[in-house]
Amino acid sequence: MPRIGEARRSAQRRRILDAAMACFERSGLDKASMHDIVDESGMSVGAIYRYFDGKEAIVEAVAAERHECERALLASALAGSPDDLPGAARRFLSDWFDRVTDPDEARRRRVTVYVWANAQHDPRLRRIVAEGLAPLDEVVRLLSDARARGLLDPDIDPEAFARVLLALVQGFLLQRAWEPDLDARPYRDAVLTVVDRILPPSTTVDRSDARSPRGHG
Amino acid sequence: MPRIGEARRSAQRRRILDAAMACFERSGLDKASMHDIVDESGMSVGAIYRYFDGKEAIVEAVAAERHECERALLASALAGSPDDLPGAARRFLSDWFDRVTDPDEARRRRVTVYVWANAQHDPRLRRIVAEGLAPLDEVVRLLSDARARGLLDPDIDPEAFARVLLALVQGFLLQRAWEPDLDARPYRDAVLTVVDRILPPSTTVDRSDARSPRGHG
Amino acid sequence: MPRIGEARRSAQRRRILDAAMACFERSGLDKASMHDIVDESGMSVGAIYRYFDGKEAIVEAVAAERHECERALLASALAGSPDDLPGAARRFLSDWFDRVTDPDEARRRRVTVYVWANAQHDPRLRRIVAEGLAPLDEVVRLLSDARARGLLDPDIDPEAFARVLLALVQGFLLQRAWEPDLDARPYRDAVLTVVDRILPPSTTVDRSDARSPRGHG
Amino acid sequence: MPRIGEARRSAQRRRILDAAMACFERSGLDKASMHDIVDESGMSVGAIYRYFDGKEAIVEAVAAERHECERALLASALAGSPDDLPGAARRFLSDWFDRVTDPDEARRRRVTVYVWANAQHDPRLRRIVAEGLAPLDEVVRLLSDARARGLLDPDIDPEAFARVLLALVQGFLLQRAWEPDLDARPYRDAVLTVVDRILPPSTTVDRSDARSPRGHG
DNA sequence: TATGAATGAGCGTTCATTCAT
DNA sequence: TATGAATGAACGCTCATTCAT
Repeated sequence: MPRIGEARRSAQRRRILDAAMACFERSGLDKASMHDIVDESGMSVGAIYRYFDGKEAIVEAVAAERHECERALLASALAGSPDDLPGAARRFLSDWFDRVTDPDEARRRRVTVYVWANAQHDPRLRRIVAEGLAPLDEVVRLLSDARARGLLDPDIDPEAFARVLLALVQGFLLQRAWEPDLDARPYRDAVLTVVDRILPPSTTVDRSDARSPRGHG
Repeated sequence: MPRIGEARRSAQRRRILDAAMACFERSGLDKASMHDIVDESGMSVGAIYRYFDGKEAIVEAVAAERHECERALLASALAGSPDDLPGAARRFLSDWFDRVTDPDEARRRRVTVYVWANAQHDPRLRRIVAEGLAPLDEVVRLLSDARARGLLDPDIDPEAFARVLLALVQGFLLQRAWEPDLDARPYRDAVLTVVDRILPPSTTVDRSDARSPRGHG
Repeated sequence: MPRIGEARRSAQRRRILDAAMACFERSGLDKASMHDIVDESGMSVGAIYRYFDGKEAIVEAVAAERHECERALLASALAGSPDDLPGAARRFLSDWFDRVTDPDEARRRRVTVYVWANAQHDPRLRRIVAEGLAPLDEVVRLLSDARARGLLDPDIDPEAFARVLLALVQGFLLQRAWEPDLDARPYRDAVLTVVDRILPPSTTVDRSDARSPRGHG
Repeated sequence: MPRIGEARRSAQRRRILDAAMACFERSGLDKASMHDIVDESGMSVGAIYRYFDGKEAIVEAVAAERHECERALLASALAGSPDDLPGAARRFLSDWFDRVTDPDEARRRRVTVYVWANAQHDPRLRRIVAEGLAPLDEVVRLLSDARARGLLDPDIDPEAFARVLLALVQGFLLQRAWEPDLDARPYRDAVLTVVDRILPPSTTVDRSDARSPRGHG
């Protein structure tokens, strides 16, 4: 007997996490109370504690799930074409903006902002955020490779540029958090333009293109 | 009638706001308690309520002060040379990174992240954040002017690019919030490179520069 | 109609009571939870409620069992030699200390102390404790007989002295509850000395005996 | 300014401890809730926490106070006449039974029994109980001295006899806890008889005295 | 003005018990 | 019979706020 209800267990956790997401989105991680989650989920207080050790555990599960999703998106985009970095970057960003524009997904991203804030003082959340950022290392590696192969301006620091890309993504979520109706398309196009200017489309590698980045710093 | 009282009033508010900043930075807006602020300020509970209506009012005052500072920094940078947009941008960013690298300022910026998060559900904070973002309109205007004068690639949407710049700044604060030892310089250089590629140094407007922006969007 | 069920029923109750004893000993009657008992017994919550009406019923069963054991010990000691009271007393006390020194029994006695405490406010436990004290009446009767027969100092109040004997036994359990490594032997010898001085060894009433209470145990 | 209200602080703590005593006496340490104490004291929840860190702290304070009282009683009795051990013992026991017979004091002693029980699993209470037992060492010392001076039967182990005396006192409190109307006098007389038989009245040290414990009480 | 004792609603959590399976 | 998920009242405690001094 596989403990009748492995599926049920999973469904109940889902119910709780969905309710928690809704409450967190509405009030923030700290102002949402367990009672709010109880009401939202339609379950009883005790039932919640059968599936999670407490509020902290729910927050962590929500945070982990958020970042797991992000990570998966990035990983799958990278998986595609290891050789064509600019193409992969464009594809990832396009996919990401599409995904993130979905209304449900947009609501979920608001919770991410609360997680970002609390990760500042909560070591467990910080760890979860750090793990969510891990795929960035892969981006750094790819950029380093590209630079080594002469496909990227040697003035560009791979790690710093990876952080720039991350910032472009984070900043969008932040800005849209305050303006839910923000149109993603112009922003996405601007980001793609930036990427093009730094990572010129790979096929047309003519020399003249590498020159301009004059002395900054 | 307040006679010498006005100066004192102001000094007391300062003391409270400084204490509140320290507490918020340590624990976040929600987890810091009024009593924490009382202890940190060395004042009494009652005294604090004489200067602020309550915790919300303190949070708002802290938030407003944070964004006022940001706004001032941007305004002064823009004031310098309205004609030389790329130069102004470079100067603003250089100043901003210098300023933000100061350890005290860095600690203060952590509070900004909490404000960003809570602005999602707190309309008063949202308004304060929105006001802090107001100078962006000026940036948009300058970019539009530059584009009208042919100094900026017509493919670049001024508002979107302003948001991109904002994202680069926000993302840095976020990333450093989780990694206080993050070295600002490579990131700043990468940002300056991005700016250079989009807003080519104004004086040397040679034709070759206009080429690369290949069909995105 | 229960067929083989009766034996099983009894075995299941045993399992529960043993688990409860272990939990009570560890945490006290109030701090041990039903779930602790469930875990300790390896049974399910529902199963336990099939055999006992609830936690109170388990506490009462444990208490009753504790006192039943005490009562049996005293009864058997008294059964031996109704005429030789001092001898019976010495034998009972020796047996009792031997028994109570057994590590398992010592652990069980700790639960008795919790029962003593809760008997103060729980009428059911009070009744159980009172019943456990019933054999004392028999002791009182024997002492009264002895006094009537001139074998006991007329100044000695039989009931009070029975209570003194009880106190000597209770006090030992109490003191050892806080110092599990307390050596029972010196205490037992002191108690036997006290008994000797009050109930001088009956048959050989020669003078020499009254002074040196040698070799008991 | 000595923090206006050192006296008030003390009075408030008293109020809380008295209320707690009443609740503990009625329901036991575990079954009495903070809310019960709040109601009994007529104070508010928050007020209680201004004076005590929590329920545990109140239990400890009550326990410490109980044992401090016990200790003081024993200490003062011992202080009297260091040379006349039997006299001191008689006097202490008489005083103690008088004191303990007072209805208020009797009610308070019921709480002691709860403390004894919980000291089995609560290290803090165990420590408090152990400290309450410290004066016993003084008794052991006095008995050893007496034995060394030939005033005590060499067969009597001082420590064991001290424990016997303690047991007589503990047993009385226990028995009366279940039978509040128990008459202390016969018990006290029986105890004094036991003491007389072990510690013969010192001054008239004629041999005959050691044998026939005449006329006590 | 300034103090800090007091308030009490509300928090996160536990746990004895029930009952559908 | 036996299971263990579910219940929800009650627990110990926190904290923004008030107000007598």
